[in-house]
Amino acid sequence: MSVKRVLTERADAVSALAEVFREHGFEGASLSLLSKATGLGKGSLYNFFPGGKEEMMEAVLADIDSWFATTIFAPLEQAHDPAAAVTSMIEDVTAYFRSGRRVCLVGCIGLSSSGAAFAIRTRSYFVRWISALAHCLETAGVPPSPAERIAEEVVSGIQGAIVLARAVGDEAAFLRVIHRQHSTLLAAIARTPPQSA
Amino acid sequence: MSVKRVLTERADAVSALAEVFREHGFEGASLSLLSKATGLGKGSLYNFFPGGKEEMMEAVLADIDSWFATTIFAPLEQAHDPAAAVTSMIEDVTAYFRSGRRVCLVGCIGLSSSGAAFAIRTRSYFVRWISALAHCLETAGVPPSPAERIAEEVVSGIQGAIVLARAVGDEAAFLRVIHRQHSTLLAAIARTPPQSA
DNA sequence: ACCATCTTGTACCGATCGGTACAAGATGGC
DNA sequence: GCCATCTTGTACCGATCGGTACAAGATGGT
Repeated sequence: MSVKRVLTERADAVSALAEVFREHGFEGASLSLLSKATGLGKGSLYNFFPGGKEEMMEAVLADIDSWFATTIFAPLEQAHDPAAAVTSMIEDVTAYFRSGRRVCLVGCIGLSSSGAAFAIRTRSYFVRWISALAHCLETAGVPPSPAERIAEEVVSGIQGAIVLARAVGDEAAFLRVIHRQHSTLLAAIARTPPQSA
Repeated sequence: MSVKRVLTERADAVSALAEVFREHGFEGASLSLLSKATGLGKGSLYNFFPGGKEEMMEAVLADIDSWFATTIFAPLEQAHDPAAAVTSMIEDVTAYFRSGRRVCLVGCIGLSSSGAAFAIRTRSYFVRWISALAHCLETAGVPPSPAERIAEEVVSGIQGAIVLARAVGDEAAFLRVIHRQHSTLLAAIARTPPQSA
């Protein structure tokens, strides 16, 4: 049956859609842009996403969510080696955001009023990221209170690094700020005595 | 002559325009929204801003630029008491961004592709902010290299705090992150010996 | 080969987009 | 009061918006 094909092609389109939403925002992403980027006509687009732009964005956000869940959040939540886990998070995030050239869609839509429709999703994205990172720090022996605070600061700092890097057009700025966040995390981990034998 | 009136009313409109651009972005800010927000018809709008939306945005950015220049940048650049200067910056910024409820327009337009037309302005906004803050730290005796790094981190951190606070819909998150930035600045200042008598 | 299903391009919808034209209405110097 | 200037609302422009309708074209089970 063609169920498989539907899902496959839909999934293929999602990443192209994501890039358009990233670059132009929800309101700025016109159907003609979305159509051009995916190589699909309006007919196909509305066949895959009967709900129109909103459903496309929803699919994109779900895709992002699942990528982060498996690549970023889960490793943090189940970290055996916290230092390695945060280092790997930093590397993955740097690659994902292309050193700040690529915008964080979740952060972006939270900024504009059109993002109100996706508030639950954007909220849970950040809440889960912060709590996963905090949990990782706690695994390393950092007390809950500073762990939560540091995690919040780092996730916030990553978003800031993207804004700054885009605004000044300088990837190096992103890398410098992210490096500081990395150091903050490692310092917090190192400052606590290893809790194992 | 009516030159005075023109400038006065134009200036009045700018703040209303700014709020629309903030909330909807450049592409999402339609002329009807801008007209409604300012209380001016299309005729008046194009009388004041013959260049259309682009000129409106340019005027808004110029307005923001001058506000930051006098309220934020200048005090940092001429600080006699660095600790007081950074504290006052934090307070002004917190009030300006309404504890994260209000978005940073300069940061926002840097994120979307429509902001390319204003790249020079967004770039200089951040560059000057960072260098003013770095200069203030140097005045306090912080060596240039860490001063620049800390300044960059703090300005970036403020942007991140806005993104985070908007996304999770929690002003407290903004205040917590900003408080950390404040502490970072004060710690850097306190760590260096006072260079006066 | 046949047919039901899925997929796609095209034409089209009303609404709204950013922007222009312009005439009527305020304003202020004289 | 008069007239030049400035200001403003309204009507209108072509283009594009998001979205729908639908017929022609794959596709695949049987």
